[in-house]
Amino acid sequence: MTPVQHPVSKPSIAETESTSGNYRILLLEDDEQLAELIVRFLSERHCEVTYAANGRDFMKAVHHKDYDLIIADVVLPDASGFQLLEQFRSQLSCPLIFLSALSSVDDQVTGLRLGAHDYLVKPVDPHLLWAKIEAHLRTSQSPTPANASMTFGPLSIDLVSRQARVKDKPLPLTTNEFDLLQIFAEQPARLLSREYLFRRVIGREFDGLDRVIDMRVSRLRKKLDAIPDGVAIQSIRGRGYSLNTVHGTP
Amino acid sequence: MTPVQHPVSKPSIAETESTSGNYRILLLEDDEQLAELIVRFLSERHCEVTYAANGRDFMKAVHHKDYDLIIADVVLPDASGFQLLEQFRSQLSCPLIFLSALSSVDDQVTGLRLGAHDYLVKPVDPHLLWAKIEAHLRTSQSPTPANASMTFGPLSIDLVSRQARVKDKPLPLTTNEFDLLQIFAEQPARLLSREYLFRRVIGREFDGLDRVIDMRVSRLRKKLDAIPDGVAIQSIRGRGYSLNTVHGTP
DNA sequence: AACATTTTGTAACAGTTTGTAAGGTTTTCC
DNA sequence: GGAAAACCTTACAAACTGTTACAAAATGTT
Repeated sequence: MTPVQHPVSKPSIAETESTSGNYRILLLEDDEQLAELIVRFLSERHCEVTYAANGRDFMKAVHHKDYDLIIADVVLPDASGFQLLEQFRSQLSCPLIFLSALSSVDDQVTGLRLGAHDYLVKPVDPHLLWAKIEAHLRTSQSPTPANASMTFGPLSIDLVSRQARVKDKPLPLTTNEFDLLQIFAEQPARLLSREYLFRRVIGREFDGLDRVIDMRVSRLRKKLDAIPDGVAIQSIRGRGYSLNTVHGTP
Repeated sequence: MTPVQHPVSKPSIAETESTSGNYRILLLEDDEQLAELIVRFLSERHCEVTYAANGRDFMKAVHHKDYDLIIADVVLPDASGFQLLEQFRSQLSCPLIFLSALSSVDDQVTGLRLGAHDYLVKPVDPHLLWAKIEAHLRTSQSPTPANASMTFGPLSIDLVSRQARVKDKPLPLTTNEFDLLQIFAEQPARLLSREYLFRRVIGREFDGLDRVIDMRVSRLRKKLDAIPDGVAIQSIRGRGYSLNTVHGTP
């Protein structure tokens, strides 16, 4: 896939790789070949990978610094991954994924019950491994949603405090109005069909008769139109609505 | 694109099972036999399982109430699980696990990239499924571990002395008020439904009529509002309440 | 044990928000 | 121009929420 960069050789202790990446990952794996493969793969994805080949190095590494995620083999020369997790569980604040050739349901259940966040059976496709890693980082990194606010022209929306502003002036909205505006702001200047809005707002399929969306748009529109040079909801006959910035009077 | 008209078969809407269990799980699965199996299995483990057989029922169920976890099939009669996740991702605050016969790496990666927390390939051992469910509930349910104190903006709470402070000034609270504030502080800036609060505070299922939570919120709110630039409980009509920091008037 | 104080739940009332219905208004198409 | 379709808005009832008032329960004190 990619040319072999640097031989990882035989790292006696945890050694840090990669370009001071986005995530710090600790890899516990005694199979050197596999480890090298994983280290290279993750480094390419801008991860700072620390590699430990046995339980002793693993302990040192864990004590030495914090990680965003740990990938751990179960069968090791000097210890069991299960034991290690049991021992360090209380000290770990990041997700741990087991990566093992032990494929029985019992082993998997054991690993998960011990507190592991996932259990992958070797051999694992690198892309799947990466998707799993991203999934776990995603959930552990963002206790509060990252996209806590969004803006579109003079409109800004804070999803946390649920406050909308137009030209930095607070725009008091009811719950439903805010929800609707948020949906528009997610895909601004884009046509959103009544069917789509109905599904998002009401939560079931549009029956073709209900006027709820019309009504909500009307009410939201009234408030938006009250502020000049802000944003406005445009209706496209037979298609739906779209949120646009208002052309300043030319 | 256009809604597929599907002859409404049997369970018109989500049906609730089990003994008002510990966790509320939403199961989206069109294979009735498998679904029944899973429902029974989870019910035995004291889960309150809601079952949806198609996308339509799923949408209803998601809008109807909150869940602790969602298990979703990918291939459905009237929709794709991938589509549904894409559509509801922003509205879901709980983990979602795909459970599908589609076993290719591409499918798994797609599901995870869409935001799923896990992807299990059918057939899956029930015990493994349960271990996975527990693992995901474990990580999502305890955003705040057993810390003896917690802070959120100008608010700090000491669980040991049971004293709350706003901007370092002691805030005298009654027992119930403190308990409620603690629950809010565990998941600050996040919507907490009346159902959830009722369960946490009163300890049984919300009947839809009781106003106790309103009352307690009202009383706690009165004390919180007395301190400027502190924190405030915001109400989101039809959804619940959330604790937020107060924007000092800029 | 009896009283005072605090805390909490229920009921009732008031204000706000939302859905449905019905009638207007604009646009499209003969 | 006129009719039909699509859309907007007013009106009103129903639903939801906040708060006050008061009684019951819990707690503390003498």
